[in-house]
Amino acid sequence: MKWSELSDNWCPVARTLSIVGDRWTLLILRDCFLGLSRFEQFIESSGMTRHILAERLKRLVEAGILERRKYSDGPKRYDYVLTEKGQELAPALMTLRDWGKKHMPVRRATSADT
Amino acid sequence: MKWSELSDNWCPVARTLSIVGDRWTLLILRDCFLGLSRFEQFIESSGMTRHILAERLKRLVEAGILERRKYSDGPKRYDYVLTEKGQELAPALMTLRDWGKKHMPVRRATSADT
DNA sequence: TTGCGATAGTTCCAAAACGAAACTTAGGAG
DNA sequence: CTCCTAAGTTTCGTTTTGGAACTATCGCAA
Repeated sequence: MKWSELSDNWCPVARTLSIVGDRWTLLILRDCFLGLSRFEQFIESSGMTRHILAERLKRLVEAGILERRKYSDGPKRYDYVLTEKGQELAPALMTLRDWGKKHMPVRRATSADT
Repeated sequence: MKWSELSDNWCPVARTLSIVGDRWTLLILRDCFLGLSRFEQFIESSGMTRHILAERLKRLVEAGILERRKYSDGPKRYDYVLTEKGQELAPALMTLRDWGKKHMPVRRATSADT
């Protein structure tokens, strides 16, 4: 079965994951909750490639989780903000954060992390 | 940046996602919470390929989230059960489920869902 | 004692997704 | 003009995924 076919699954967990259950999307949303909204900010913060970021942002906007907003009229520039639907993912991010804090300690960074 | 480099990220959300943030892993865990434990059960329930399932189970065991348990001595058979660490992911699954229930309605269930 | 079914994988290959880096588009500043 | 910023897009080689067949092991029945 393909991942994309999951959006009609009987299980609400599966349906949720069909949007946010890939390798970067939740990290973008984390950044949104941290107050970031611009393309270059997401790139810098998450370390993902522009390629993938652009694709994920498109999907999140289509899904109604982010809104693409013009923030400059001179050189037309756009950024991304959470919709209400998107904001309601906050509890999910928080539970993942709490679990990580408790169960995924940072492994000592290779000695030379000055 | 490669996904695998995320396990040492400063952000606990990112560290969590380095284990459960791919396409299928949380679905396996959902099944565990539903009481499933065997390879063939996961296959049938989630629709993922044996290939991927085997790989994900291995990672979950390494991460201490599932335990591989022998349940038959005749033909040696193994199944997978949540560790304490794994059980503590329950809140995360529940928040994802709740969000899905509210925001991801089933798009018309193929007419013949008797 | 050979063949069959159940269960947990492994292997193979083509297709899709990803990662890195260069390129594009458009206005502003010097 | 030419460079700079910012949001993408394109290209191309590598990795991951999906699908399907194959393997291994034991229990059971003929």
